[in-house]
Amino acid sequence: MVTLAEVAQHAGVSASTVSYVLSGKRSISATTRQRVERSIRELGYHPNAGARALASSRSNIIALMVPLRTDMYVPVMMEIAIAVATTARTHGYDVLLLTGEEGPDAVRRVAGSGLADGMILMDVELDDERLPLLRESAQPAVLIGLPADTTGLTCVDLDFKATGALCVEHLAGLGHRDVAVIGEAPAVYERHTGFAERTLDGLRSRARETGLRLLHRPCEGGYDATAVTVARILDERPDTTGFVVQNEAAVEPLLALLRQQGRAVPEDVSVIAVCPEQVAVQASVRLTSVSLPAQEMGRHAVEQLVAKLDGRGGDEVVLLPPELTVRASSGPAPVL
Amino acid sequence: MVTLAEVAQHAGVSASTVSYVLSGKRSISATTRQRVERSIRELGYHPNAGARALASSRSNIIALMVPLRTDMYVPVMMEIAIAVATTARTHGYDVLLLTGEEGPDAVRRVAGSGLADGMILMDVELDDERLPLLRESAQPAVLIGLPADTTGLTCVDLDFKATGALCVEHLAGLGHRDVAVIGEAPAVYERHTGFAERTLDGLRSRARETGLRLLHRPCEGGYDATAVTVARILDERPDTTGFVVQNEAAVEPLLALLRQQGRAVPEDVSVIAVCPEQVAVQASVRLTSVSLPAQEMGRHAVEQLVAKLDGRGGDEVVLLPPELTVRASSGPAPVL
DNA sequence: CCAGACAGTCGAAGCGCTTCGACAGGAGAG
DNA sequence: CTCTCCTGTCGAAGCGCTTCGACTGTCTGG
Repeated sequence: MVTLAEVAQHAGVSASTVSYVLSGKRSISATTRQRVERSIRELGYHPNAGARALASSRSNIIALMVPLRTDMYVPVMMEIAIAVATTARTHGYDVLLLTGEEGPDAVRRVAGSGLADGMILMDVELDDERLPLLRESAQPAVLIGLPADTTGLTCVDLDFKATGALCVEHLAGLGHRDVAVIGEAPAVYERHTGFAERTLDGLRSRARETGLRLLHRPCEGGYDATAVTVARILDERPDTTGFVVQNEAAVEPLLALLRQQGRAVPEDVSVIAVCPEQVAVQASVRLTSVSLPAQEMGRHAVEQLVAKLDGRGGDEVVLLPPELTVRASSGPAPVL
Repeated sequence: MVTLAEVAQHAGVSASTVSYVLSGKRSISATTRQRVERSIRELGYHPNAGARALASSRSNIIALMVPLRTDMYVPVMMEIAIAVATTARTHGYDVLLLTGEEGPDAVRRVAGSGLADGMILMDVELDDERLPLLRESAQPAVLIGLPADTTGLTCVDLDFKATGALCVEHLAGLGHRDVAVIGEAPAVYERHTGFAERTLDGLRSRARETGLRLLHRPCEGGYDATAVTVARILDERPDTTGFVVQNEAAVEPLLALLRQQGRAVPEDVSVIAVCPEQVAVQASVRLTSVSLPAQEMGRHAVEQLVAKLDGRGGDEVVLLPPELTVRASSGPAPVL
């Protein structure tokens, strides 16, 4: 292992000079800098992370807490995680992967040990048990998701309320009057994960404004459960001509069912999904959808956190505006 | 921040004693231990990770390199990653998430800086560019996947060759004579990711032994691509009564196409998938499948690595035996 | 009853880096 | 031409922990 001291000796300067070359915290003459940089290259020097962390009390590590339970669609989590890792690297940070298993203890452990400089929490619940700890430990953190009380917290999320409104607007604009919402699994609502409820909120309030009739049903997803849900919906509201789906596992089953019943999409029935773009594009009918901007969320979260760590920027709630992409699954309501 | 010294003072012992209580590397009397533990609790002491890493040259961190490009089915990666993180914690390690983006440089960086004690590489290609570096840096590592040359390396993977053989055996046993294989995207084969080729190898050699006719076609996945692939297959081999699918994105399209053509599963056509259990169970027909033991792979990888770090166990290639679960998509070949 | 072994504790020396204050020398101002 | 102010560099003091050797008693066996 090559050390700072060896580099210094090789370059004929003091250790502190090498350190300053590396950090740029003091001005160094061009010639000295070059000599040092050359020595670094020749010796293949890599600063020791532990020593650095100890001396500077900065680990250059960001902790990312991903939920263990994964009601949330897994590829989205992964996409966020990758975006976080990639963005973090561009700012000189590495990412520590924490699973939800440890729960709040992980927050304590990471904050206490100085393992990470800050953390990003995914899948935050409305009343998340990690939040009090976070507030009291003064650990710089960014949440992906929106808890009930955001005071003193920095959050990034899709504006799900606007998303709901956008879906209703689109369908209302096409003349639909009866719309059904196939939602996430009941457990998601019971856990108060927020995003599902916020979407519903947006759907409902805009439906009220536009006079659109809305029927919401949670759904486990998968073929059997979706079949039951759709049957109930059509039984209760036979005139339903529009579906909003917020559940990746119900998308394909729904399309299969409609096909099976001879209801053409989009001629007889329009379908809008709130899902990752990939799901919308790869479905058997290319779906009109509001996509989940996973990458953007990850990127934003890191940038907010880095800003905090640099002493810039404070607590802020960033809600990304939803974008609805019209594809082949939505069209004018059929004339009855 | 509470330090070791403060705990020592509070407990009325020396710093080294506290350290030994924590590490258990020397015997400590029960009374002293209790006094120290009490102080630790009362003061809310957490050892500083950086200082520990510096003094002991052990970071208690495992680096996990996940590929950026994700031909491999994403949920599987995530499942492995979570299993790695969870298992690592039970051994006292945290997990650093590295994306493939940095490529081989990441190996250099991590090995050089002492950031991690060892690493786990996912999605290893047959001739992976990270391997030479790994070998020369003497960085303890475990691969998930099987490169062409495994000398000096520890690997964990599903036995894909046996998997292929198992699929053929099952279909041959049911009397099928003409079987088509819908494979991964062409890019996967071109990249020589190994697992696809090894499966094919197993399929082919067992097919030869049992006199079964095998037709293999790569497939991009998605509805359109799968439709083309299936049409070609049936055109070329109209008597095909069995499908082996190794491509999550082709599973549902294939089932939809068969349904559409009036071919009943499993009465007219049998389908076996090589995919995560979840995909097999949630498909529109419950699929007979060989599942990808993601969790087990993650767990194994960590345990191998921890063993290495503890100086136990050496280089080893662990191939997990495949298990075929019969569900509703396979049955006796139709009598012509 | 004493030598040797051993359990239990302490002090001190680092681990490799950052950072603060000090200082030499040159430039600019008066 | 002197005084001040930078710029560029160095030395030394830690950061909080681990670990080695040393020391003190207490046992045990001969």
